[in-house]
Amino acid sequence: MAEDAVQNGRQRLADRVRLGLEREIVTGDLTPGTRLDETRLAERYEVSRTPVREALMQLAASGLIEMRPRQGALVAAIGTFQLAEMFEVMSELEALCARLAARRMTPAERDDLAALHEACAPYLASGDADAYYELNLRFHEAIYAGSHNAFLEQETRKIRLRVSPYRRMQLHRPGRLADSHAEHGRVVAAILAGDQELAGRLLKDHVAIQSGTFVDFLATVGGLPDRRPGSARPGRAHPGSARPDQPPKTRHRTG
Amino acid sequence: MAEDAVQNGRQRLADRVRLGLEREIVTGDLTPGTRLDETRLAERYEVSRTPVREALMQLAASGLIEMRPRQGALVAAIGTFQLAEMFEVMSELEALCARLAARRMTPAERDDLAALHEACAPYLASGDADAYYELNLRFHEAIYAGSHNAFLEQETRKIRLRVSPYRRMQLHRPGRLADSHAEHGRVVAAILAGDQELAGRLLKDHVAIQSGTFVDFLATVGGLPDRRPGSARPGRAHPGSARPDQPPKTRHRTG
DNA sequence: CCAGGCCGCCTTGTATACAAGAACGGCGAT
DNA sequence: ATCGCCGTTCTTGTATACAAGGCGGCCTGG
Repeated sequence: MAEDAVQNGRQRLADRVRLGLEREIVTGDLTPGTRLDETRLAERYEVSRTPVREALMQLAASGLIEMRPRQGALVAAIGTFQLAEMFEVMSELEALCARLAARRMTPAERDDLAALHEACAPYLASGDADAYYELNLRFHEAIYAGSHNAFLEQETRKIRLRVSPYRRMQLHRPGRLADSHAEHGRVVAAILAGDQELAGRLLKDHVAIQSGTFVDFLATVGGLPDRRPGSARPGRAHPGSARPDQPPKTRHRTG
Repeated sequence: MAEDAVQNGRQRLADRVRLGLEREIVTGDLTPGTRLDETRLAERYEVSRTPVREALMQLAASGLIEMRPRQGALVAAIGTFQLAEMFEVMSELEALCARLAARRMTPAERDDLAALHEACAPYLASGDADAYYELNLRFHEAIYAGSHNAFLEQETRKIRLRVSPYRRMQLHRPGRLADSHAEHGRVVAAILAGDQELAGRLLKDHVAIQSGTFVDFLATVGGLPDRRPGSARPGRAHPGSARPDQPPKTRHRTG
């Protein structure tokens, strides 16, 4: 996915390190919880610690890693509750994208979206989850772009990037691919028809379903520690219970 | 000059610089477009360039400043279209907060919210816009917290922080304070009544109205350049038109 | 007089050296 | 033998030195 940045030898070292780490985290080469030692990273990327630190801070800002003062950086390990929280927001943002796309997409964009959806079908049949994953990503991004709101597009992408390390695990559940594709189909139809509300609702449910299967999966696998993000921000999170009292209301399929 | 952060000798220098700059930007001491020279900032804060660079990068990640490679950092100047885009997202996130708050707030939180709302009244009468601004902020944050979704709360706050340099300008419009307070009142009522949809819709409109007056204001004042954020992210934004074809659909007051 | 190119300064980007806090292991005391 | 204290060592945080690129001014040519 990053071959688009290859040709550019003129980029800052810090960016090269950041992109490299980002890729390693998203693809799962670096699993959540892994400690990131500045010196070793510097050796690995053949640069000094300065650009490494720069990259780490940017990744921390994007939420992919977590930096504890005087204790170094870890690949962010997101707890199940926090993941549920993120999906709650993401489903809403994606729904907004869909609503806006339904009313703002150009005819060309609508054609592209439909084409993208249909291009998924072969991999569905062959059960090639990784290839489907790739196209699925492009499908969702096409909807983001279709919102014609660059800020929204960026924010939504950031959140998707942030949960992607976990997303990967979940794709291989039997039957999920077909369901996902069918859900996409309904979303496409609604967008093409210009039905904002329907498109929004369908996409929201689509994301929420993934959330449900996710949380199920993580919980059964043994779950992740449910620590609060509590990053550098001094602005206190509210004191009391931070969990959603009603996790995704969409009924999700059981494992 | 930074006497507010003196007492705490135990925090990292970079954090001190970041907080200081954040404050200066949000309060308007540093206006959008101002160039931020690393060396001078280092002198001003009496630290070396290293923590300054760290702070700048974090601010860039949060969107408050913009870093152009090899050309230094500027306080982010947000164009009118981009601002409209941000409000489009913000209104949706705040609406989500309100919906969730309506169904998740504890009785104590509901009481606090109502109290906060009523505490605004005196400043309304006296026309003290700055004091009202402060309480207004706390009012909105109470709703964020009431969503019981820490991630949502954080994201919404980040966006609010990011637009706050512009927000300040808009408060002094005559009559706006009273309107704002009345809108808050309806939101509180809906939340206390547990009416999710109504609370969401009301808060969304409330934010959208501000968006409208904002964009009007900026446009008349002479407008800001409409440059694309185009930050460090290499992931290309979609190629074509990025502007909302229908700026906030809520009809906003003229003047 | 104006335009274009060249040169030098100033800024950012990177590397390295130094200081200070935290984890870990060893040693002693109970 | 186990627990706690202390020192070592490794890591991060900060400062400074060095390199490279952009911008502005100046000079020269038309």
